[in-house]
Amino acid sequence: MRILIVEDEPTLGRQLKTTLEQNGYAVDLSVDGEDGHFMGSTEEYDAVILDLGLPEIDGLTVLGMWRKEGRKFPVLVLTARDSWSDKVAGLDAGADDYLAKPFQTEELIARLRALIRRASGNSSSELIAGDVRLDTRSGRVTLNGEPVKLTAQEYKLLSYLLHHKGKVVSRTELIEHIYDQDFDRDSNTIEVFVTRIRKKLGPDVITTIRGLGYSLDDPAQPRG
Amino acid sequence: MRILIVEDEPTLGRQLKTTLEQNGYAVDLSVDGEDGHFMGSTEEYDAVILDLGLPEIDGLTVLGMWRKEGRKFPVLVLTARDSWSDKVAGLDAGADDYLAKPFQTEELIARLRALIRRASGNSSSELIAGDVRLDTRSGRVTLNGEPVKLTAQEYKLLSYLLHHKGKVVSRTELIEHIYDQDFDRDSNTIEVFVTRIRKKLGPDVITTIRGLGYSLDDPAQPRG
DNA sequence: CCTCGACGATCAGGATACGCATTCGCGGCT
DNA sequence: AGCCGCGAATGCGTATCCTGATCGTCGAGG
Repeated sequence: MRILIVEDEPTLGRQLKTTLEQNGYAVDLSVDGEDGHFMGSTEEYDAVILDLGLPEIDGLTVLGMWRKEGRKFPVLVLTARDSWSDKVAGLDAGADDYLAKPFQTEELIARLRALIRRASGNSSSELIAGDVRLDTRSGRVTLNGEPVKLTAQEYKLLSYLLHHKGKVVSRTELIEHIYDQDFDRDSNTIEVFVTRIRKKLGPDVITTIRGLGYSLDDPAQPRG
Repeated sequence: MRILIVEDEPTLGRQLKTTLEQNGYAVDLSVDGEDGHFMGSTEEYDAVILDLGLPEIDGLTVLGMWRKEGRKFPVLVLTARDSWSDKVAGLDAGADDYLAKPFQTEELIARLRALIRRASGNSSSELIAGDVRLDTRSGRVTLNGEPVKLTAQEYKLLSYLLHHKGKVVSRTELIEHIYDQDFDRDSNTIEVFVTRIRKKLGPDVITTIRGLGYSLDDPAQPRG
């Protein structure tokens, strides 16, 4: 999952970035509203963390612009505490959740996870497809109840597919959501990891759609 | 486990801090309500000891603010008199336990231990994973019934992992909960102590999740 | 029905980041 | 003073990742 952080205070920004990366996210960091807006408009994110107290362009404005452009990613808004009005305005402008500074990193992680889960239409923290189960909280994957050990990248790939179960996911989409901004897009890593996942979870878990990408299907509604 | 003490009376505060530290807790001490509130909002604590009789901001107010912000740590409230009304008000405001001054330090320790235990969802004071048992009351660790001598830091680390059995715990999370505020976060101490614990309790007690952190697994549901 | 082209799968190699063990010096405690 | 635990630094080993090459397969068109 790929996250955009728009935070003008460099210290907090970097700290957030490392924390999120340690939790398995690909993270881009933007330090001002204009650049942040551009990034959010051009790149593919699964969630955005937006500080309202930005210089130059106001965070609310950025959020409003995104929504007007039709950007749908969930936005978690950070604001100084006690500014109740900010919260209301933020939610009005299309924010999906709200966190007052200062906050605890663990809470941020938890909310982020919930946001992404909700955005993909899942209600439980457990993603299931056939015999495969992935618990986003504990980071555990099981096959027929048997625990399977996945590496970080394998996990990210599988997680993204599960979050978009039934949809055809193109290779570029996968790259965009698994890696952060600076990454060589001309490589076959995706294929490699698909192969590895198939080796661990069975060949039928991920379906190849020739010329389009991959798909992870719910066996309840299998692909023809 | 990391504790925050909010206590305006310096003597009692320092005394509590040392006592708790001798009992294996990492302790931050705050001497007024405003600072205390800030610390509780920013840092990661496993429990908070809060004196109600604070100058400036009232303890109850601080507690109320925390709960409104969504802080979930268990709070043990101290009050000067044995006034029933204070107790009721405290519990109303979201306190988890209550202790009247003056009190026996032993009782404080005992209640604190119970609070942390309950917060992590454990019903017994004994934490068990495989052949390893840790008794939070006596602070003793056994391996297959054989007592094992752990140093303070080793104990803290193991204890935290046991309290969060099955979850993947990142290095930063461990540092945040084992050490107090001022500590160099760029160090490899966690790895060192993991190594030392493995030497004493066997290599399979703590599982490494590469790139994410560590996990202590219930043998009933082992990791692959 | 066969052939060819394009796309995807697989494999093996090297690079790298990550975690581990060890060592050492410091400081507190006995 | 001597011991012990703690934390910092270092070098090593290895899992993991990426790359490039090769092999396999699907499908369109003849």
